[in-house]
Amino acid sequence: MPHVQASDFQKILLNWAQSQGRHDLPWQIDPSPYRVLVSEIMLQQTQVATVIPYFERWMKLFPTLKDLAIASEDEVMSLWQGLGYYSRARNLQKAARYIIDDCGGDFPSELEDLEAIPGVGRYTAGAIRSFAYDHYGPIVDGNVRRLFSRVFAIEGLANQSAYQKQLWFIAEHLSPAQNCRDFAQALLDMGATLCKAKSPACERCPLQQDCLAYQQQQVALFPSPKPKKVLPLRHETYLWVEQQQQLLLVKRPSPGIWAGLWCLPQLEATTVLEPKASDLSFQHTFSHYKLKASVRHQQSIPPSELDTRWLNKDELVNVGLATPIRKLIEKHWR
DNA sequence: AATTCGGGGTC
DNA sequence: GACCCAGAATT
Repeated sequence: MPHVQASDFQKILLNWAQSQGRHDLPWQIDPSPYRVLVSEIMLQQTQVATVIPYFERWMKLFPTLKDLAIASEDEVMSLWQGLGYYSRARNLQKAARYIIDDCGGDFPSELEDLEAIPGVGRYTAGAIRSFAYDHYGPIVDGNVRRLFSRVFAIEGLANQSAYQKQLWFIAEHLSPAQNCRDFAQALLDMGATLCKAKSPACERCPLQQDCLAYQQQQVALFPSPKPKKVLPLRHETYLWVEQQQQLLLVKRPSPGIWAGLWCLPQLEATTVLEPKASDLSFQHTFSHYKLKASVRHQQSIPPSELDTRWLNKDELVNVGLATPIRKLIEKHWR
């Protein structure tokens, strides 16, 4: 059990957030279930400053759940281009169609029903409950994990279930039945602006006297640093096939990296080519491997099961392109 | 329980 | 470079 009374914890956070919290984020204006859903999906593993322009563009093109449901996949993916974790975009459109087709257009409001939405897990379900409905909705994300692990001196790695279980137990215990929206926002704001991963601002923290890690002068030891591993290196070969001002692109299959995005055709991994002076190349680092790629000029490609399209330069803006591929094209086309 | 999904911000 | 970010789905 936490060593701080839930009511005291709530008062401290709500009081702090009133004067020090964030109140002008785009998704805090008219926090409808749809707007909260979109923002929360975009914010998964993605920083607030990165999301803001994507969120604004998205709401302009897809103002309602229905607009999203009837959009084309290319429209959706092109708006998500550059944001990463592209299954989020495909799941978000699935979510819109699911709510319209299977929920009769009524946006779910119970935690269990929210978690049944494609792309919505335990955190996002709690966030939608809190932010859209202002109902009880515990949340544990990276901010909350850091805050709780310090205040309550909980050791563990993010991917360990026993550790997660403790964090969720505390979240459920501390989350109020009133002021749910403000409390959830306060948790995130505390984690994002005070209880930061690096150089936390303990001197300004209203929980300083209650924080076990601070009392033990071990704030820097929480949460436990995850063991670093060397990213494996992969070599891939892509093909540059150009005819009459048009470039041949293929749609990346799902599952897999860049699924749903358009990309240069990729050579089979088993095929090995001798390097040529005319080859282009690029490097790219993903979260779990490092890519060294070469790009070979060719006249044609062998038949493929994948969707293929010839695009001229003007049409490139209308589709989702893998970011390093887009950069390569912009750099080398003409 | 461990992996697979991205890409940019930041130091 | 290394680390981090309003995690979820899959294996």
